[in-house]
Amino acid sequence: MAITRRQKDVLDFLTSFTQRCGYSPSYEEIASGLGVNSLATVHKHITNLQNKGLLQRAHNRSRSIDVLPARSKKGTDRLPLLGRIAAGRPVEAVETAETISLSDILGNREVFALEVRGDSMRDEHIVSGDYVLVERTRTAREGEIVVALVDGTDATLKRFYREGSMIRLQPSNSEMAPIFAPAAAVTIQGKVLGVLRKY
Amino acid sequence: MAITRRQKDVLDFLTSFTQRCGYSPSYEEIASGLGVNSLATVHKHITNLQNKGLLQRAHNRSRSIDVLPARSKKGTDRLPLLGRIAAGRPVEAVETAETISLSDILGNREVFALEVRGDSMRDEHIVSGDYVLVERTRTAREGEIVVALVDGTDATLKRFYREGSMIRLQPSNSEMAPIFAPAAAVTIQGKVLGVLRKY
DNA sequence: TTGCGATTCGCCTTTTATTCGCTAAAATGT
DNA sequence: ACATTTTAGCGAATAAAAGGCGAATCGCAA
Repeated sequence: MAITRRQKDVLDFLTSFTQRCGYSPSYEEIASGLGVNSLATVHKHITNLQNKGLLQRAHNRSRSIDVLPARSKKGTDRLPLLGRIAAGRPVEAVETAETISLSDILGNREVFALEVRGDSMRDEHIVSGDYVLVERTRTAREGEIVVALVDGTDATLKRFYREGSMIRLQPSNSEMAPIFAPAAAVTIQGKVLGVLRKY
Repeated sequence: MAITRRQKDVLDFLTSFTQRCGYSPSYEEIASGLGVNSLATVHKHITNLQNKGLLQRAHNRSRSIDVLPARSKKGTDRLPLLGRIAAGRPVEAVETAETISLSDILGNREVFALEVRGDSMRDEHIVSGDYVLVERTRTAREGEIVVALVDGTDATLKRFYREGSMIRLQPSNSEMAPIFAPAAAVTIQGKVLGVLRKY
């Protein structure tokens, strides 16, 4: 997990101290154990290790460090969900174990991606260049965003509505008109599970 | 995607060093381990191996090389990119070998996710409920979308502009005013690499 | 309320990664 | 056989992260 030499020293010290004593060391004890003279240095190490998810600690509590069992392989695809933005709080130190990954969106379904061209879903905040993540399915529920084929020729991204024997494919762009077609002429190729954008 | 003799040397060295020490070698250590005299050479090797997907590393981070277990290939996180939508062609059978995954966006950087609240980036089509994928960094370039802390209290998502000694943090919402602050009062916590949305 | 450990701050030094320009050999395509 | 691309290498300059310091401050628990 990208650990430096010194960080390993710290981690090793913590592990063996805790092993030996049954409780975790104070910062002062860590400092002398490592041969450093400043508690600030120790604190920085501990904070870094915590950010890497290798240990846990309670804020401002004595001897509250807890070395976590060496995490097995974390995939590149799983990343920590640190909190919410624009909530008015610094981002770091929000110790949550939460993570997010593509598989949270995909489940185990058969999914493919499409790069979006055009602005037909602009009001849904899906814009040109985005990737839509699409589950391959032949049916859709009212109001879902689908990839639909009309008359076997045009694949488009629209919201799906059933109106009697007709299908309405509704763009999310006030400047564009909905498509009406008989149910027989519309093939659903999949429904949108998510959106991915890359800057 | 073949591997060259020299590249295998590098990979083997990395594996055994990491095995031996519990942390990955610095470029200097790699250089002497391989008997080359230039860090640039090492850097190029590492970059090439990374491009081949045989290892990963974080940008500008010490000892962050991580040799990947030879191709486990789960498949959940990598999905086929079938083509473009709204281009007027049925989706299926396009069979480009292209794929997309989170790691295409993330590279191998240190990344975390934040759930977005509020509409300050609405005109960029980042809306409440979306997840922004953020690289932890302290600097930003002109015009990038950043997570910034103003006066150490408020974390917000804005576009970053430098104006003399001042920083302008520009929301993408015509109803909201930009924030001007002296450079010293603004801390960049990261910059946005991508967006993920889940329906 | 007081004391001790934890936290934060500003500043410095060392370590490490990245980039640039250049050369040359090997592999590859036409 | 030739042109082109990829691999391998060099040294130097730069930039960023990691490691470090002492002092001041904060917060919990006794």
